[in-house]
Amino acid sequence: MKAGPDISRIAALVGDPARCNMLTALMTGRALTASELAQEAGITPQTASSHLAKLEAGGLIEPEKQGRHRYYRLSDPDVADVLEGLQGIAARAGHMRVRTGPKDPALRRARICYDHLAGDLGVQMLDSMKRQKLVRQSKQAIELTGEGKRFMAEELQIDADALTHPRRPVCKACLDWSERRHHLAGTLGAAMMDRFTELKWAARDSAPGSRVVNFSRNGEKRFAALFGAGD
Amino acid sequence: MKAGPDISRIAALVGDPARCNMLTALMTGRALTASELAQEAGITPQTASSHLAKLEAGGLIEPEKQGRHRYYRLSDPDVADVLEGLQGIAARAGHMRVRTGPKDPALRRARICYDHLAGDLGVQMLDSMKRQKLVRQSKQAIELTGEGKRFMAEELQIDADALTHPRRPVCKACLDWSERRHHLAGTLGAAMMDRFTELKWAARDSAPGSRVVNFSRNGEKRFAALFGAGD
DNA sequence: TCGATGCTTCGGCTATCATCGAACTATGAA
DNA sequence: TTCATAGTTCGATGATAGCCGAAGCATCGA
Repeated sequence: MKAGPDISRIAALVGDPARCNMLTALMTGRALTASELAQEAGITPQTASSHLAKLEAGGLIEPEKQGRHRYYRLSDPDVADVLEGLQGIAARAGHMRVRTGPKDPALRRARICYDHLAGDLGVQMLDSMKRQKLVRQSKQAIELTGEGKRFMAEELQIDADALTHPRRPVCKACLDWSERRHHLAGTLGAAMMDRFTELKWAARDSAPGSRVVNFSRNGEKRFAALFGAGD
Repeated sequence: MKAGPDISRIAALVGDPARCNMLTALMTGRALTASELAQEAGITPQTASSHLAKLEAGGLIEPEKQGRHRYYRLSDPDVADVLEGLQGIAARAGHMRVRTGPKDPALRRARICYDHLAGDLGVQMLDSMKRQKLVRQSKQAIELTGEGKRFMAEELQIDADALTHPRRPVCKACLDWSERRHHLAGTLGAAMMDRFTELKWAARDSAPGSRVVNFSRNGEKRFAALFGAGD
């Protein structure tokens, strides 16, 4: 009997590993499509659809239809707060995921956060960009400067003006799990990661579902020349 | 395969209704025995034992052996914070327990919080006691004054000195779910509720498991005379 | 109009897990 | 010692719910 908000239903939603993976994937604040979330959780689209419907009914996520895609985002910052609180409890209880194994250091160094660079190198890159005044950060928003546009065009052949998108900012600060600091997200972050891949500076790990990004020896050197810690 | 704390296991622990009932029962901060928690959750002691073992393994609760009893308490205030956060989400999503039905107003007005009075009348009682200087509240702690002892003896035939208990404070502030303010817990709170029942001022609702407390017409008058809003 | 893609619905399979009866251990009281 | 109470362990049962294959809508591009 008891009265009060029904916690257990909400908690049960988070309690399923597949749904939990989806939610943590959404913790960056970005909206993801149903297919992307399915891949993130490692399940088929049918199953994902069922899960997403439940999460939506539970008020944890909100859909937004965009053409034939369905973007989902966390319905409220409070949801992210609770997830973070759960992370804290789980971490204190020593319940880390065990399966990551030997790749964990690599994951900390450089990994994909949906479509852009995260981890140690991702944080380092954004720091360097701010030092070089390629971007200006005020609060949560990040803005590309005129010098930044020139830099992108000259050094990386990226046309910043072509990166505007109806539903996504060009630059966005994204909180890094392992570093607890920001790295660069948004269409620019994605475009830069694309360019790194095209130039064969870096490549996503071949293991299916892995988020690890491996830099080549040459790639690491070129990357350091542009975004080195000392510069 | 992602790294990071394993949220879903923790959330799954909260996701079971029986376990969730136990946890919310512990949110008052008091330690309860395994049997009490079993009753609170409406399950048999065997099932409760299994649940409690899981909650302990998950680091959500901590046991303390005391004679042949096993007292459980939340292992950390953070746990209570997360539970409260979940309540907020659940409440916003409109997922209140439905079964309470027409009794909900009654539940708001007066109910049992384990063994003492909660709800509107419970909050009103503590307020009045403070106004009459029967108790002194500093931070979380509440202390019975000399005048309070006299009042208890004269008006309610309660010997305050006999209420000391090894594991439980005489007076304790307990946060009220419906009122978001404190009501009186502790052995004094329990003793007062017992007296109200003996005097037939109030009685627990006959429905099994109900927390509603019904005041008689006379009881309400006598209660108001002692702890009325104007006094 | 015709495919291709993103997503959902339906049906059946399976595994997980909450539940309880019964039996067992441990503490306290007479 | 003997009994009562608190709590646990074990085994069997049953229901819930996650999962995927197949088929069905809806939207976009040509």
